[in-house]
Amino acid sequence: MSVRTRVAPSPTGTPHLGTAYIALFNKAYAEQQGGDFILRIEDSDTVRSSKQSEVDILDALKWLDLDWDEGPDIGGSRGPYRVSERLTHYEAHANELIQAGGAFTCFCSQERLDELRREQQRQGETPKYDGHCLALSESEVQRRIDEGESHVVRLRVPDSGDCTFTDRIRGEITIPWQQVDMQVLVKSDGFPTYHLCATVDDHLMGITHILRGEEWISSCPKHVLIYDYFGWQFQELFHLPLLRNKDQSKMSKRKNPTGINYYRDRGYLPEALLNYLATMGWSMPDESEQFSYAQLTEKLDLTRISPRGPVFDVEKLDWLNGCYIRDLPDEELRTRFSSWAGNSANLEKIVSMLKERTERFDQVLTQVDYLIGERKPIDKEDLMQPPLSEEDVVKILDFAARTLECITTWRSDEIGVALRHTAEICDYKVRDFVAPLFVALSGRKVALPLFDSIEVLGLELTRARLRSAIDILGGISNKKLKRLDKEWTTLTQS
RNA sequence: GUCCCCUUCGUCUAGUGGCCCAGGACACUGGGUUUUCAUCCCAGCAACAGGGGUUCGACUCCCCUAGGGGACGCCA
Repeated sequence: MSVRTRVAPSPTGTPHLGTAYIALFNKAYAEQQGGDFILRIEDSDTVRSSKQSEVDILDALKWLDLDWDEGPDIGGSRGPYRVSERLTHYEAHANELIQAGGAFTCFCSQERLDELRREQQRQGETPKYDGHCLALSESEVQRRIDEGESHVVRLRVPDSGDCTFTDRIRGEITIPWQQVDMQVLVKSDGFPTYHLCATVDDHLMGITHILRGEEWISSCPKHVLIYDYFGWQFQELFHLPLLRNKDQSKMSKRKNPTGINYYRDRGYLPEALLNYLATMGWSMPDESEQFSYAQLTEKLDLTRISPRGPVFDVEKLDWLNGCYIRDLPDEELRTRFSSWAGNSANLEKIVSMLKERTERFDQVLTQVDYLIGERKPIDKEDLMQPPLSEEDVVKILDFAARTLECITTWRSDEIGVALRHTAEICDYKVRDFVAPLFVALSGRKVALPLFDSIEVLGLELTRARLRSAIDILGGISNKKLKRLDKEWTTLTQS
């Protein structure tokens, strides 16, 4: 049987490095085995999914040259490749599951479930569905559905015994059924949850090997159950380790730039980034550090992947990227560099910012240094301008980051409105509020207009610079962070 | 809290019972090449979490402890 692998990102936000990491191994393995690599869009969360996000993910993966054999944009024999376009499949399978006794209809209200969860947590128990609707008769279920009562479909889970499955990287894993919740499979809006659509689609699409993040291990029993009810053949399972922050926690945007586009915009070469990702949990048999995608597919052995979560170390990525740059022939480097510099969507914006304050072209570079390159190291003195205390400045930098986090349309005017609003609710003069931001972002006290600069820099880079400014002031302790969290919540809710 | 996973230099890793008083790479330190810087070259620093077993022999196998991580949503 021909190998088929897949990556199934959900289009909720900016393309994530983790997606690239998982996609890389899936694609490399499929290619090595002469199989196919499939891209499926998991847009089952109707609230958070967006078309834009899907487009961004496809673009980001293409930039990395991680293209697919079947996918939403190019189709394929087992399509469609968006969850939202496969609803009839899930409905049919959910019904079949109910008929077979593998699932049941549940009418419990959100309030009842919240209360139940609170109570269980108070008792120190693992929050779990209590089986309230399990005993409903078929006729009652039908009656309530006919009456239009809101309902979901839940997975029926054995109440004793263990579930054992094999992860090909870790070996046999056993989880007690007691520990497994009666997961919602179909939401009240009729959309499937991940557990239903992933299992049904993986089967229907003929997926043979599942390579995904480690965070899925604990939901495997649910998937095993569904496969068993249908009598389907389970895939080979490989749970790749989670990429980590420096402090070993799961890589998160708060502590690290996690967006693929951030790395593209910083001028990393896609092949270098891919190479680096490939060294996370994997090593070439000859221990070489620099290797191409082709070499990876030749040598890849999934069972040699380390289960231990690797820290994403930008310094080593920088070194590797430097190696790739040095290896490029001059002519190609020139092409690549100018396409990086010139194709920047921001060029237009930068030019218009400069127009008013430039008399000669040779004045341009000194003004835009921090927009197109690294900013100067921050002088702590510059950051601390009267009348603000150090505590004020840290708070401003942190709250500015939080504000930007919430911006829906990344445009200077929106950014300005939001930041001014934050200044106001915190009771700072806009002038005072904005001063440390200039320094944090540009490394200088005088810079081009702030809101425009932020638009050009983008969220991730802005966040990274704000964070590094905070670090210069000694960082934020956990205790302090909690206090800021609280203050932020109070301010933004009123 | 419950369950699951993980544990070799600061970081990425090699190591599948003797080849290991543990090898490579990044970072760091020192030296050399270079008009400067970078590159490049050389050298140095630095780890088997702890405790019990099993074995003639354990980084490698088993158990316990500790630490880290993940999951516990009508998110994926």
